[in-house]
Amino acid sequence: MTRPQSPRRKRANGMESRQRIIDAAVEIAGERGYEGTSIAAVSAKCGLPASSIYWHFKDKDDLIAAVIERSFDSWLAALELPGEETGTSLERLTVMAANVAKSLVDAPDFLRLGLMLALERRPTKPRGRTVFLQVRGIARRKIAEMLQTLFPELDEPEIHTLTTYAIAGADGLFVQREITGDAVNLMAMFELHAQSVHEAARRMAAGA
Amino acid sequence: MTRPQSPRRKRANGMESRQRIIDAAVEIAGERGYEGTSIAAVSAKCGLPASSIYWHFKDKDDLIAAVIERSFDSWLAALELPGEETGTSLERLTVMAANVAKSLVDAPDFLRLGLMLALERRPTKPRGRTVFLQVRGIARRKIAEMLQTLFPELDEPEIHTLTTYAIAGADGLFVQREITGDAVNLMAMFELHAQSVHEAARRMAAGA
Amino acid sequence: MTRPQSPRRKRANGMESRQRIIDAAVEIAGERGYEGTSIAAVSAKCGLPASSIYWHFKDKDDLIAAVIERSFDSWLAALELPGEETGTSLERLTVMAANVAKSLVDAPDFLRLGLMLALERRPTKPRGRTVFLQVRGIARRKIAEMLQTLFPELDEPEIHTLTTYAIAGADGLFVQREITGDAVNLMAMFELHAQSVHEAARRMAAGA
Amino acid sequence: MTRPQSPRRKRANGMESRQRIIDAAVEIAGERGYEGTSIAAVSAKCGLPASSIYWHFKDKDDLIAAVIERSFDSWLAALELPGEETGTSLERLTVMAANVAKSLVDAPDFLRLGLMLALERRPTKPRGRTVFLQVRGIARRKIAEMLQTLFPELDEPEIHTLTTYAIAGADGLFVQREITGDAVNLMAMFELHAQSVHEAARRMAAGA
DNA sequence: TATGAATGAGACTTCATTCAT
DNA sequence: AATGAATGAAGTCTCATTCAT
Repeated sequence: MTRPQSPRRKRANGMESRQRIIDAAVEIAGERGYEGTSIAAVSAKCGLPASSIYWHFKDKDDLIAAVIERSFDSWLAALELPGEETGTSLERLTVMAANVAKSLVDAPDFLRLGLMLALERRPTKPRGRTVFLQVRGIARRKIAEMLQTLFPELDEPEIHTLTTYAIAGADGLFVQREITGDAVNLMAMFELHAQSVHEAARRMAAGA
Repeated sequence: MTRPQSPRRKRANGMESRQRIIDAAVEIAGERGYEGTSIAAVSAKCGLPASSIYWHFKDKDDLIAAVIERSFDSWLAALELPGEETGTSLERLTVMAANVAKSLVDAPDFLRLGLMLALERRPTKPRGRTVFLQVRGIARRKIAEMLQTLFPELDEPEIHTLTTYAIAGADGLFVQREITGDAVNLMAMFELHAQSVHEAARRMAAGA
Repeated sequence: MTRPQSPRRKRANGMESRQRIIDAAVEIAGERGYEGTSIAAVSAKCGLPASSIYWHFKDKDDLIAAVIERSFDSWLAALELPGEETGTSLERLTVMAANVAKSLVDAPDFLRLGLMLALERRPTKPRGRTVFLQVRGIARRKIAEMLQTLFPELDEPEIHTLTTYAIAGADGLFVQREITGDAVNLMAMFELHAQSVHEAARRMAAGA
Repeated sequence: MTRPQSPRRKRANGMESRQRIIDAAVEIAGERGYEGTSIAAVSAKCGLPASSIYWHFKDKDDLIAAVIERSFDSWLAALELPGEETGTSLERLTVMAANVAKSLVDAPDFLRLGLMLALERRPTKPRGRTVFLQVRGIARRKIAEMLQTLFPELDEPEIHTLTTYAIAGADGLFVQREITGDAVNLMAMFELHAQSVHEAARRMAAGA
């Protein structure tokens, strides 16, 4: 009672606890989605009592938002962007696609959980959903820039369409892999998609 | 509302009640996913007490599985397949893509709820997930057949890859539209995708 | 609809249905006691819908009472009483004890369910409990008569005590066997008990 | 009632709450058995909301097991064992029987609830049943030791039989009293039983 | 003679959250 | 910085029973 500090480690290290909670929540939310992620389950997995989770996070929404942010960071870390820009536009597109494919295999939580949140239609959208859409927006702009660099002759609406199509392909291939397991050769499929995007850009540049 | 007579104890009418329950559940599950679909909410929406739902369905899992089946049927009904096969392979692909796009706009519940279920990684998979994967498998086989007809020179692995890519694009474009709302011009995007698939088939036929 | 009678047997045989219901209920009530015996479980075991059970029995209480009666009958049938009364009083007591022991092994439902009902202290006693106590009372009187015949020199209070003790031993040995399984050699224990009762009778006759 | 202050949100006091819950559960379970003991009823009796009961106990099974343990303790406390061992073996047996009889009158919950649980045959046995059988096993070993001390000439199987018989008589007499109310003179009956056990021991020691 | 369908009450349990310490 | 305890609302599901056919 009067012991100033508990001898069994756990020396009240705020940040470490916060990390442990998010770690646990990432795992569970990646498995079960928003509703399926209960505070009790997170508490059980990280070892801290539920009330401690509320010391670190305002509410469940807040926690899930943090989970999205964290898993986005993990994904960004896994996504090693090409330093130098060399080769033909097709080659550069292909390299980029390969990077994205690899990152999605290595850190799938961000996209899986994000898509789950995004597909829901409930009236009061969780904040995590907003965060997902925001960071997704950032990624989208990066891709658009890149495509603009590769295909300077395209105008803005064309770049918009091309970007949308590029992302849709990536999402769809990711979903495919999540559904069917490891069976899908993601690398080959992303390479195929890079070619499609490249052809589409050429058609746009030629025609219209 | 307009029901002329409503005796306190409604006349027993099994099949109609079953339909009303599924109707309500489709609506809610399409919005909120598996966990978000509470029996109480379904009960409130269909007017039958919760215990009556359990007369018609073994448990929540059973209900959700019925929901998947039902929304798959709706989707199939919305998907009007071309009767006559005329035109070039690209034209026929494009017509087909347009049909799929339209069906996804008209009856999006099947794919939205199915994807939500499919993305979850929980250890005990709900039966609805299995049903979704089954009917999806059927659809996949149909598409593979059709591609084989259009491109008879491709061998089986190539058809497999092409089918996977075609479906992934459809999934991805659907997701895009669900996320960003009506902003996406689904028709145009699906036409673009049809061209990509066509080009991919030609590349396959030509090269290694 | 207009078929006058369902072709698949089940020709609406009232008594047979009643028996099937009681059969099922005996099994379940013997396992789970009063509260644990649900109409749904009985329905599932006997194959008739729950509403049919209510055609044959007023309510659950009524059914359980019938169960008690039926299992009492089974027990009586298993209890083959000695036709001729020969031998010493100890021999005759021993034979009788052996009979009771055998009947309890062969038809334990009556006593097991009855004791469960009897041990409960709930304010509103189920009718089955009353039935149990009634038939038990009958059995008690039979035993008292028999002991009076064997030990004519004992007065009524002594016979009362002896009867109580004899029955208590039987109950206790039965409980023992139900708890520990087949391990208890019921025959030997009942023989031991017969000797105890015999000794007690002699002590009573001799002393006080 | 006499509690001087009762702040709306009661001061957290874990152990006291736990005791209050068990107190309430002992009372109800002693009356109604396992199935008849509803969490809602316990909640109403102890004043804590149902969800608080689940803070202290994993589930209903866990609570009932605690109830068994607690009522066993009460029974042990009521059972004042004789300090000095004096007198003949019959006298000592008789004293012991009187003690047991008194304890069963003063704290009947343990045996009543335990027997109810033990008589059930359901496939998945509640944990409380196991606990009951365990503590009963302990009591059995104590009695066996004591009988061995009183009758050193008996071998182990004989002691086993004698112990079983002694306990069966106690169980049976308890049941008798529970069923017929206070009418049974438990003291006299237990004395009679002590004599029976004593005679049985002598017979065993004397002959085969 | 029987039953498909319905129903309100209540079962056990988990939920997100709060608060005093 | 953290947590044991508490809590009302809501979760899924089963209960005994009824009634029109």
